[in-house]
Amino acid sequence: MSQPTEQSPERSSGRAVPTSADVARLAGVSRATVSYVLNNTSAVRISEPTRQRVREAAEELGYVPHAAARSLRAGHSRMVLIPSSHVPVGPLYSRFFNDFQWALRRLDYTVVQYGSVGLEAEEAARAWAELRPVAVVSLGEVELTGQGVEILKRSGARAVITLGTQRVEGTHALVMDQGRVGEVATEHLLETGRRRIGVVVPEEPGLGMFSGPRLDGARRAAERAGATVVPLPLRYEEESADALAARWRELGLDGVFAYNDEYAMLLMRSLQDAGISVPDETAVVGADDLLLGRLLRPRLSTVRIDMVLGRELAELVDHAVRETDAPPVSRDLLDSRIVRRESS
Amino acid sequence: MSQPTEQSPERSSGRAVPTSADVARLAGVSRATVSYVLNNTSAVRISEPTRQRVREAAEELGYVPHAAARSLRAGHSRMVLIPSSHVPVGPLYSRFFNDFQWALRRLDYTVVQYGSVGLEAEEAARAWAELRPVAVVSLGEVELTGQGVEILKRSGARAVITLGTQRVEGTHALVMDQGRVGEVATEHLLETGRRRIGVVVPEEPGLGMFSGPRLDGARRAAERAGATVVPLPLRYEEESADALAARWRELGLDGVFAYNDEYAMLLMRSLQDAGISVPDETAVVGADDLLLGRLLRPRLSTVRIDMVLGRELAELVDHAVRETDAPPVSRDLLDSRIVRRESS
DNA sequence: ACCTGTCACTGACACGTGTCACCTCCCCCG
DNA sequence: CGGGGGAGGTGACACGTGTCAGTGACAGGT
Repeated sequence: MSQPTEQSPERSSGRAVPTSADVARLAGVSRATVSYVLNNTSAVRISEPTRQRVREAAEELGYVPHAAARSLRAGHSRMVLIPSSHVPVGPLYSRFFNDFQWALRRLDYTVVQYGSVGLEAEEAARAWAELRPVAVVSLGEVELTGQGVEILKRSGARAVITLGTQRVEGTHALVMDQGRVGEVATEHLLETGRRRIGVVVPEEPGLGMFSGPRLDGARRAAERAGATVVPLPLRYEEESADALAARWRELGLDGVFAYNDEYAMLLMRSLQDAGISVPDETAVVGADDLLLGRLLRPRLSTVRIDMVLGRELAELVDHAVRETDAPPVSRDLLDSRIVRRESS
Repeated sequence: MSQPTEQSPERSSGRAVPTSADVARLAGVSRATVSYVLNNTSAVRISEPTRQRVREAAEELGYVPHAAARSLRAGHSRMVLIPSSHVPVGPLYSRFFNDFQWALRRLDYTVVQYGSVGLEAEEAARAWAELRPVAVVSLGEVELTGQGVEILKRSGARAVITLGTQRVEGTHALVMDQGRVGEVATEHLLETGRRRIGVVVPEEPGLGMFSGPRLDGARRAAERAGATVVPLPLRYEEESADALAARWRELGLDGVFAYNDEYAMLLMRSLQDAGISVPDETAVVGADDLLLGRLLRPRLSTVRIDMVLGRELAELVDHAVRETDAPPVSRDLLDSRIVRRESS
């Protein structure tokens, strides 16, 4: 019984996908020559007329090299794998990410974002390892265990870089010290004489990675000064903010750090509608320094977060790939400082 | 002169990257058997004890299959390539994108976002083709020419789907009819009796893809009613908005569609600061229905944009891959409708 | 006439995997 | 005793590429 052959690519476009052998045939040379010409191999001398013929043949056939075959032969790739995010991140992060990607490309790496939604940590690591990337830059959304790192390194990854809130064994850890954000905001509130400080904690899933450390940072700062911190769960909805504002007076807070500018704006509106005066009765501080925060009255005070340059991080990746022996670096990515406006 | 061997992966982790041959050796079986066991090939019968031995050997070595070798052998991959964005997109789009990715993964596709920043259209298409994806879903940020599509199809791509503002020959075109957004907003303004309508056009590069069609849509709607449209270039900065507001009265506009809610909020603040009453003197309409727009006073009217479900699009991709012969679909992605609040 | 070089190119192998055709037991039936 | 057949497994090839060693032709020197 002859198995029906799987529908070949030939069928869709009239002819099969051209390989370097096809190019060689058309140009009347060997496949090796084709490879030398198309890769501009400097160690081998090929006459100009032949080069021309090969290039024309490749052009005519629409030849495109097969990346998989290439990296199989080479034994390594120049792919940098970045497990992609499922958290809706802000413009700050988005800009950083584009810079980073662009810089890596300049260094001749191929950047691949790979979605592994809904996989367990080790399972995800295995999926990434299948692609045999030369480096993995994890943004901390999928927690990477020591076990996972081991799998990746065994599969040939020269560098594993975690860009999260905590360091993982065996990786270059680039810590985003979210705690500092909460600390800076709280210190500012303390300086203006506030003593009972609320900290908004978003209820949305997936944000815990950021909000937890920010709360901890606020706690640290408050503890040093003998002040009090009260966590305030909040959903990003008007009803939730109104409900919180309704019981505001019984909480007895004179200051609040609202996770970021968006939550801060939401809460501030509800406070004002409930007759709470900002900043006289309660000071409000956000984070991220969004333009929109400057449009409110009072203008929103915020924590401005300066992220490390994408180019800098790209160079670190490159360095880590080339010098596998070098000890894992571990440095801080963020620089946070208060921007005082009118809401505090 | 012996060429120094390139630093092997063996060096970094103590031993080389294990292959299925290593697993076979350790389990005392042939490589074919390993392949059958690890892929759960149903057509071949392998005894349970052997299966166990193979699995244990694989586990012990930390074996991970080599995706490149696999797809080289198979002649095709299940990779869906999505050229990644460099435009800072909003939460609306971000959510859609995650849904889409998740749905594709459910259908057993591997989603890869591939950054090709700064490449020309055809050059980019060639770079994508190297990966031999089974489908390409272009989000329209890199314009895909007919030439580019040809390259991709010749390289084996079964489906090319463009998700942009205009259709491209040979692709399944999913048009995001941004024009409708401008049309809906303008129609609303006309209904409330406005006759001279400003349309904010962001000066930021990369947004032209959206803003152009929106302006055109506004023009269409105005023309039908014999009303006037005035384009208003604006940078997303307070100074730019203040400058625009300063010469507002000489423009003589009684309504403005501000591209999206963020620009609308920015402009509305400047108008109010300049003593222009909203909506009495000038009505303002945004787009995207951001929560923050509801916090302003007056509350911002907006165009709510409902995007097609990610799952739906994933199914279209799957269908297009399986039935290459089917004619290219071309359908509309967006559904726009006005949400009237207090600013109009 | 013979060796030595250089130029321009080619033949053949390896990378890691999936799969098809074949092979060897061993059991069972006639 | 012969042979049919299934269970369990193996050998070998192909996928497309990069690269090393080698090959023939030709020129130039002795």
